Amino acid sequence: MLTHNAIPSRPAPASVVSGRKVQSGAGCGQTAIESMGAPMNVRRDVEIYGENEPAEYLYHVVSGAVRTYRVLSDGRRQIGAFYVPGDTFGLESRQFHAFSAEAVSDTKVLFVSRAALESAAARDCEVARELRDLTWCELQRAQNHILALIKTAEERVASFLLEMAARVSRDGKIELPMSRRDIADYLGLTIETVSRTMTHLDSAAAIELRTSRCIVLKNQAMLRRLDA
Amino acid sequence: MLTHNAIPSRPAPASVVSGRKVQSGAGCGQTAIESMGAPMNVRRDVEIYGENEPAEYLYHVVSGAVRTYRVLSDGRRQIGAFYVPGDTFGLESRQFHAFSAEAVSDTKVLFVSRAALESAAARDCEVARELRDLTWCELQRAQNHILALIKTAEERVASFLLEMAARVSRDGKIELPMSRRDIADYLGLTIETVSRTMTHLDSAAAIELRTSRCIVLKNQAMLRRLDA
DNA sequence: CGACCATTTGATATGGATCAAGCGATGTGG
DNA sequence: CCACATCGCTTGATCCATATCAAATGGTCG
Repeated sequence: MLTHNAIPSRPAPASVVSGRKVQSGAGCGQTAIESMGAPMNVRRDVEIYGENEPAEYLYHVVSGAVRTYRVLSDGRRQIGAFYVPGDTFGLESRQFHAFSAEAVSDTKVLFVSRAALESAAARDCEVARELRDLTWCELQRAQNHILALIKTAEERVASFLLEMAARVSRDGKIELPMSRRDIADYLGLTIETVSRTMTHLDSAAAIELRTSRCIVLKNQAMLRRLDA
Repeated sequence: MLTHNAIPSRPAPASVVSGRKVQSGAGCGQTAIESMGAPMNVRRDVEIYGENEPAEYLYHVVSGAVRTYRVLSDGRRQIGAFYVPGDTFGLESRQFHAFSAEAVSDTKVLFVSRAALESAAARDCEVARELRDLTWCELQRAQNHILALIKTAEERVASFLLEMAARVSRDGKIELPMSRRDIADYLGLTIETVSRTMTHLDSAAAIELRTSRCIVLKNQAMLRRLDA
């Protein structure tokens, strides 16, 4: 299994980025996928799979970040989720991908054939449990996303920051891998509103905007209050 | 298994409604659940289970309708889904219910212990597949809901009507079991906006509002165009 | 018939979108 | 190494879709 054939007939095939040390994120002990996975490097903005393609593989993020998304007929884009090191994705659908997936930044993923995982699951019920749990996790994520989308702009941004803090922060400092556009498309807002809200949270001393991509949570209690 | 103990310490316990003939909806052959299920009647607005309660049972709607929902700290309610005859619910979470469930109208459900189903699934992989498929179905529903929530009011209402038409209509005539408030809380709108949008779709001849709860789809193509 | 509740309709307010500059970091060619 | 183009982000001004507030209508049930 030398080359990865889950990305056929795509404009820009995923190519190798400069080798980098694996920084495993907050792991959940996803042994089966991690142990069976073959590594692949994907450059920023390169597609990993497309909507409606057969869902042949499962992916585990080693470094970088991935977004999944759908595009409405008129071009509006809805980002379904971001996946960071330690996360597994490609499970958003049973047979055919319901979303497209792209690397947010240069990313290293492990990929495993779902068929292989299924057959492993048939023998080893620990693997089966792992797969089930990943699906539940995905469902829970989607349910929380729904809840986020009925909130005000400030609440959405606060939720987002708290979520990212829980997933990618080192002692309260968040290094966002994604652009304002990505955040906006995830939260169902415009980049202007995201930007303004961030600025506002900064002046309210809830956060500190070191740079546009580096945010320090200053008052998590205030954010949680905003989160509703 | 005579009485149902999944509804402990609840204000109004589910009580028996007048016996009515089972009208099975568009079935999906959920044999295991249907065959193992015990019937229960639940009156309008009575809770079936509450958020954070242990998810002990799975439910199959025989007649009537059910809504699942979460309430934000300030009282805003988000309806996660409606379940109509033929649908199975109670699968929105692994251990503890992420949503509360209530009968929208007087409803008859079959309920099955999840533990019993799990052990049946261990013996019979057809049952296992059934459970997995229900979870996928739930995930897909949530994903589509996310997409709906970034659309305009008109698009949301159009999607909703098309969805309901597919699930509960008899030749284009929809008998809505739920109130405008329920629809509004499902779509992330106000009742006024839902009402106005319906009126507007009626004057545009896309639908006919026989009564507030009875809607006939007149121009499905137009609705689909609006749906984006 | 009258009270009640759901729905519709009307008038007004507002949060976030849109349109339009600025600004700062990053990278590129001279 | 610097001037300049580019791109992502911020900020400002205005607009609009939907919320909010308020009232009228209509269907249901005692």
